[in-house]
Amino acid sequence: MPKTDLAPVSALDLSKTFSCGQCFRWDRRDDGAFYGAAYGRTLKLWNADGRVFCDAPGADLPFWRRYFDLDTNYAALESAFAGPPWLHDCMAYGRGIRILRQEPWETLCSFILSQCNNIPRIRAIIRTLCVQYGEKLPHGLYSFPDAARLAPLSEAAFAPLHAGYRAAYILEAAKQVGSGALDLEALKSLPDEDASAQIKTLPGVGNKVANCFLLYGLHKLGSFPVDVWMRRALNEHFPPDFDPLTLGPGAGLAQQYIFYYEREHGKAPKRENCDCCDADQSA
DNA sequence: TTCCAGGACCGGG
DNA sequence: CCCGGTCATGGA
Repeated sequence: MPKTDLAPVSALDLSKTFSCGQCFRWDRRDDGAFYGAAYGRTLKLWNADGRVFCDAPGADLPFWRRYFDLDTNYAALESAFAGPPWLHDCMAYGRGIRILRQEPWETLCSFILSQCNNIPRIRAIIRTLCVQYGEKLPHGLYSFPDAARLAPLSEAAFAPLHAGYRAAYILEAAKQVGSGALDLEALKSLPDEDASAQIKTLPGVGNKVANCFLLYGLHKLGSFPVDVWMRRALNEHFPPDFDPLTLGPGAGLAQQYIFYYEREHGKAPKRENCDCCDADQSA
């Protein structure tokens, strides 16, 4: 098994990156390493000597460096953050998070499923979906089933997923994306407002899901999803008329720092654990 | 039993 | 534009 140096842990914090709410399919296993899949490839990651190592062959390194967004200058984005000192506490706490360049279709489905749902259950639904309809990959992993694979399924076939009313949303999205009527890749080249308007024509995709799709699926870092956690944070720490767009082209990164900080500290309703979230990750 | 979860949608005011 | 009810599911 190859051992390839991917990045310093100061630039890529695996625990934070995988548990900050942007993705649902990376797991930390009993051996202490993280496992996941994207674009048909799998990866095992672990920390050693202040570095992040992975089992990818050297030839795949450019792919994974891009997936982990290692060539984007976050310090430059952060320099435009104008907000209360509390925002800088969030930044300091969350530094090491990278905004992943996830598969657009997987991201769209994941955040359609996320609505009015909790993170452990979202993860469970997605896991079942991949085991049922994805392709088998190394490390006991599965790919996320593509739209054409899901499009012909019936709602009855979705029943075992316990996705509830969201199943119909997924099926309709699968039909439109699978048939080519809606080209997710093409949305990358559109202005944020146009890409957002396009994706919101899908049933079950409103403002919040659209923003998550733009940020995590299209890597449009100016997108600023506001959910119940973000709403609480904005109400408590920002002026009432605060406009997130004033945070600049990295507003979505600021959002991620805030969301992560709130979920780790905010004892608002309650705390919950998922298998990627336990924080005692020793280098 | 009631409330909540990374909401969306539809109706009425 | 904003408001309340509803949608399906499971954990606390």
